[in-house]
Amino acid sequence: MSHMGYRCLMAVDREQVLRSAAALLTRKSTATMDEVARAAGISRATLHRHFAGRDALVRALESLGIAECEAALKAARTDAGPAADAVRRLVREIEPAAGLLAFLYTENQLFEGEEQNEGWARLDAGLTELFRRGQESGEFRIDLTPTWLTEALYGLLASGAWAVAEGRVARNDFTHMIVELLLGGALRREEP
Amino acid sequence: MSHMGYRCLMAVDREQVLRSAAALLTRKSTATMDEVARAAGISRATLHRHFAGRDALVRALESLGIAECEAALKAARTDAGPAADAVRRLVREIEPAAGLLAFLYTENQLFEGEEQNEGWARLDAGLTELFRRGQESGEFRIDLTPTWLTEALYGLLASGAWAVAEGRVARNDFTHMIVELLLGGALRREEP
DNA sequence: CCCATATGAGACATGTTTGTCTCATGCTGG
DNA sequence: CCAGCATGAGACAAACATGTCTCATATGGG
Repeated sequence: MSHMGYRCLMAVDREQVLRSAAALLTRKSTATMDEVARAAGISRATLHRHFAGRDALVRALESLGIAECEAALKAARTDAGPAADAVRRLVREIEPAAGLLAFLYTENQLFEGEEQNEGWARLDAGLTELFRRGQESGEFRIDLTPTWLTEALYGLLASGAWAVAEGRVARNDFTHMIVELLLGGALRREEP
Repeated sequence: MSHMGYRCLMAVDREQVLRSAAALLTRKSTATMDEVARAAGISRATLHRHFAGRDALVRALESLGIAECEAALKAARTDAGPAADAVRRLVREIEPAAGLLAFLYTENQLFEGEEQNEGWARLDAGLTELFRRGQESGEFRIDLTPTWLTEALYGLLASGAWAVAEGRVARNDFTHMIVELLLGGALRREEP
């Protein structure tokens, strides 16, 4: 049974390693492979047995982040009900992945010419569609393009994740701060 | 006149080198000293004669970014008139430095334990004060803390700079997109 | 014209990270 | 109990960025 033996013998889960790597790289994006390994409680050798190299690790994290975002997108049922409520659900669902997303968001600035993971395009499309739908239904203003709203949501998620990490914003306020700013803005509503 | 001779002989301005370094590092934050030098049209040796090392270069860029932001803060006269208008003026003034700010914003995630440039604290204080003033005057809502609004402004400036750099947002729309989202949010205003 | 000086090119040593390898160990299933 | 396999520890070379050095060159001022 050598073909499936590793399933039982592997002390550390690949998924678990990925999680701790995400947690570490979110805080320190330049962490060494050795640091990543130690953070996962394994040796550098074992880390290399799971991921061919740093590049492969980052790619795996990218896939993980995309998968979590797509899961959040699906769980939020962004095609149902008022777009504003959909945005609220989406941010709430995506919150656990915000740190990882922040890491990937800055890491992507790196991938200049290289091929991007197609998942980002799918995500962008999903988010853009949500904002476009909100515009068509008359909920969202039309002078802010869906593309910009998508980009701004990424930026706010990253800002929020960092602000929480540094203690400048309470973790419990994360969703509220982001959603309220994104949807309502800083200006006080007229209350006639 | 050896004490001032370099002023005339220096072919490249330290300021000019800093500018091109900012432009390059904004696009590729991991650029090599050699790449920075070539981008500035000088050799690595000369670059080292201007800045003792990479660290010194980043610190110089940090000082430049802070100086530009403080100049923008001052030019925008954020203590005068309606806070909303002050924010508009501020973003307009700060726009040219947005790319550099985006670079420094992510670079700062790196400076974990090390001492931060005190300029950031001054900037934060200035921005926070602006938002606080807006809350006191009744213009801004009070459920979004000035600290978070400040953080969100940084994030939106970075997002905007990247979106413009990648062609997802027109450069001319930069200020409008950021200000309108930050102040008004995505929701359409009631127009009774 | 001549000298000073900034510059460019490149060599060199260094430290760091990475990728690969070997070997001993410990645990698990049969 | 034993064989197999994943793991940890560490050695090792290679790649890379960096910092420092020397030397030749050209350019501008006196």
